[in-house]
Amino acid sequence: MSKIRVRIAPSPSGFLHIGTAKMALFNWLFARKTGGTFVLRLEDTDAERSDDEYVQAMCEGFQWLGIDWDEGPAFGDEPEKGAFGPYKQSERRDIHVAAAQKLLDEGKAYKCFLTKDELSDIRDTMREEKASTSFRSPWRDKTADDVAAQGDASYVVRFKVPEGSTTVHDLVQGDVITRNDQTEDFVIQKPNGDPIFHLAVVVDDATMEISHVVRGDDHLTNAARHIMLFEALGYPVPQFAHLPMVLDEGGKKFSKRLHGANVLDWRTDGYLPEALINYVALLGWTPEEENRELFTREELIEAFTIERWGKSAARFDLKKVQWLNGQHLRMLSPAELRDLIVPVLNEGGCDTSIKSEAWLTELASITQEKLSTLNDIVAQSDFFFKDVTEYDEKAASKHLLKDAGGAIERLGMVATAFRNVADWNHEALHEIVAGLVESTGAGFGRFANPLRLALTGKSAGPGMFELTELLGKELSLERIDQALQYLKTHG
RNA sequence: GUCCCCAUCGUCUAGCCUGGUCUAGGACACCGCCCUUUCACGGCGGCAACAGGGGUUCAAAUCCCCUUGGGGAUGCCA
Repeated sequence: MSKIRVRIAPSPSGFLHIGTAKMALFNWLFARKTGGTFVLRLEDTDAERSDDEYVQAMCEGFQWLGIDWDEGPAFGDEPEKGAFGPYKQSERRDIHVAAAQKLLDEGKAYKCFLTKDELSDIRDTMREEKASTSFRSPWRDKTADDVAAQGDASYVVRFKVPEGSTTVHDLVQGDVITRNDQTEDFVIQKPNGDPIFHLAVVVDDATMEISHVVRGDDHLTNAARHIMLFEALGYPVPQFAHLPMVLDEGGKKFSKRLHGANVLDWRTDGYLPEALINYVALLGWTPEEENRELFTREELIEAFTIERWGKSAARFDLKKVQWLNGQHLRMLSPAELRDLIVPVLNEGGCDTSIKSEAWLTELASITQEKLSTLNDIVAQSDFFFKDVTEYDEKAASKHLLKDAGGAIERLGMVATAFRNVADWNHEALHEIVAGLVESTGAGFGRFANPLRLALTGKSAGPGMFELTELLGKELSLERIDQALQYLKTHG
């Protein structure tokens, strides 16, 4: 087999859909693994639905995921690249028209003058009669004179489906055989001369020398038509692989309207592209190495094998992506994590400009294992940036108000001890509280819980003393005082 | 209607091709315990599946057929 060339051919009619992303990912991984070429081609022949904005949005999705293309159309500042252009289907119209003409000239296609009404009448009748074969136009066998007699009446060009049967040798689905009389004489060219999808894909895949057509299994039945077209046009037939589509959590087709259908939704929700890619790869591919699920982008490329592609549709499971995202978050260095959480914090109303880089790195370090998504950072650390204005109600009644006297006493002891500490670090602070626990005989929680509430207003968060250290002496003491005041007025 | 594809724990899956090693393995979720100042992380344990029915065979999750369920195609959309 010659060089592997694969492609993703989305129609830019919206954002980058999660299903399209899966197909792109599998093509991309396959290309990267084998040293092949990954081509991006925009199938924008349906002019009414295409829009330049969509092209932009779609490419942004690919970029975020880190799926880069070796050949493809111009995008943003990047010029078109590759020797098989143009990469926008709309700019390849002449090639498609020539192919249609060739089929017409060779008698492998014909002009059909049926009106839409006539057509739907024929279809209705066929369905009523439970016909077991597909539609053949009466124009299939008309003479040149009959055609000429139509003058300049409007017509479409239909492919003359040959006798026999067609076998799709599918890398995923196996051999799929269909009788040709099940395939209707499909239209390949509209009355205005525009090519129909089937013609365009085949011509483009052939002229771009695509070796493996890897796409969604909604195209499995179309593959038979495409093979007939490849053969009629005298092109070599590429390898096919039809991958199952991505279903939503209810097991239905992933609707465009659903949150998460847009790949970039995951970015706004605080997910790492590595995690999303890792998860999507697992939706239809199993690693050789058993019981392994966590992969970086590079490891994915390394481990990816076409032999392990699955053939049944998979549902998207939010809980599992979340878990995987947490795992990927934990693989980051504190500095890497810091750079990712800073913009999230700023957006969440926490002004990071008042903190040093070292401080922010430390914050990343102590919150790292608490995060499931980047967005969690705000709830985990907003008290570092904002005043504590209220206490978590449930926790406050349990740890503060239930025994206000005791809480006042213990917080007071902590405050006094903290005030005198020379070296403000979490080890020293921990020792101080441990000492108080020992001397008073009260449980650790009797000190720690009120303290956490005083400092953060919340019942959960980063490690107690790590956060105290990071909060700083002055602020910590201030907040303990504030809690004391609160206890005196509410207790 | 016709044609095509799919079918193992709630979910993603291993095993199926090359029947016996499967009292069906892993992961997420869930439950319990441990660790622990909290939450989380981590560790340990538990719950939980071969869609149903016929065959073939000494033996079937694995092979064949039917049924059921899900998905797709059947467009002058892609």
